[in-house]
Amino acid sequence: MRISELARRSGVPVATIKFYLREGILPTGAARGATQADYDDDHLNRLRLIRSLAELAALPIAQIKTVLGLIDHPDADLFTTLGKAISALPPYVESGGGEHPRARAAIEHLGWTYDETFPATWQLERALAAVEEAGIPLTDERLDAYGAALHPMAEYDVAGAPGGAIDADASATGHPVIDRSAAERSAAARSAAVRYAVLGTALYEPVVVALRRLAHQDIAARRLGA
Amino acid sequence: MRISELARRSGVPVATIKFYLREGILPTGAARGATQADYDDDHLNRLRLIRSLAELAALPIAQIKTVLGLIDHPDADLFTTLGKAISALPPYVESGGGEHPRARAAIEHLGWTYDETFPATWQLERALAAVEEAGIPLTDERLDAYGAALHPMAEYDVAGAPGGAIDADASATGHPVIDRSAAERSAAARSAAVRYAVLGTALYEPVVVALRRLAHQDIAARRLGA
DNA sequence: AATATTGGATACTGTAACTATCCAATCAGC
DNA sequence: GCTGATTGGATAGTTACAGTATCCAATATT
Repeated sequence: MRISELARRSGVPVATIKFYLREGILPTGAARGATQADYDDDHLNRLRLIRSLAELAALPIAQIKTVLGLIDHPDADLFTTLGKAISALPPYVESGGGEHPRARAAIEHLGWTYDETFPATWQLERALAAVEEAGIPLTDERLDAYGAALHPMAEYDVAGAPGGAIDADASATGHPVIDRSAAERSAAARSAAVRYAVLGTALYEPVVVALRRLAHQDIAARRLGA
Repeated sequence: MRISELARRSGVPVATIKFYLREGILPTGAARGATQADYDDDHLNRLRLIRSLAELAALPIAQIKTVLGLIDHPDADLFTTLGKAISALPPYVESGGGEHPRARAAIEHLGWTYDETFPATWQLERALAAVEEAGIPLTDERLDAYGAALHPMAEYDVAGAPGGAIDADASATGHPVIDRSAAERSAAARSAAVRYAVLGTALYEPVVVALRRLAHQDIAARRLGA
């Protein structure tokens, strides 16, 4: 299809599509001549994905570029790739010098793996500092409730990954390999695993947040009487 | 304290504080003369809260104004107030005409209260459309896993509200009153309840999101071997 | 009295994400 | 083949947001 049809089918203005092409987040169509390029369904899907990441996940263009780049050209190590992807997701916080006392206490209280190089650790530290300053600090009791709810949820996410994505190419990382056959997975399959992990993180968070808000509403509605 | 001290103690530039005063999200200090105003710890806390909402919850100034306005002058009906607060939180989506098939199916599958006037319903619809388009639709099985995890979490949140916030002023809304004494709660106590509910929603979401990311990391780390 | 600071008003800056215009080279229909 | 519409590509302009910076007359402070 031509660019005008791509625009019509996606609902995105031609000028905006050109902008995305310029920014390098949408691949150019197959050139059919000096003034014609051919776009296909892949372009349409990519365009829709860009809009979802921009509007729903609220990612700036630069971070969309990073995320799509990871999907298109994943690192050998999926663990590292996921780390990079999470760095590209809001909220954007810097490490802050290496000390994350609140996050460390919380994670160790839950018995989870504490790793101060992981962006989510910094994000947790910052989030905990904020609720503390607002006068509603996270109690151990509430932390237990959250941990008990979220860990099984996360396990479900990982279990549902295509072909046990987490094990992909473990051999290349020095980590023990759980599933030997994973090391022989094709680049396409690895890309699918990265895609699942990265988009699952970026796009499922709005789902989780919306469900949590609706759970609050449900409880409030029940309390007020049906 | 004077404005320069407020700036020093909060780490926010004087010019920015003046900007917040202009925008009406930070109350002016008590005037001590034509060129002097007195700021206290309330101003300092408010300033820190503004920064948390802006940087962590990524709220635009206009929405911060809305949220703070709800805390300062809550509606009689806390249920309505919470709805307005959630409208001010990202992601910003419009109703879209009244049809929310994906959200409706999901909520009814969970047996929760479906209310198409609630912003979180529109947000869920949009989020579900996005994951669907990205090729990783929400299965009923995953929905069950999420619902089973999130509902108890939300119950914990509501139970922890100061004085059973949800029941506050139920008498004024026409809804049945669960706790009769709640109707006599003072304006200050009601404001505290709204504050807990609104900030709990806005500021705890980053905590939940960070914990979910860390749970994924924990699981990945365990799978790859300690 | 001299110097610094303040509140208040106004103007300016920088960034991000588009949006619009222009142009020469086609392409599509007649 | 001719003509008007469309395209890719480049460049420039717009809008919104969130601050920053400057000015000024009126105090505070020393």
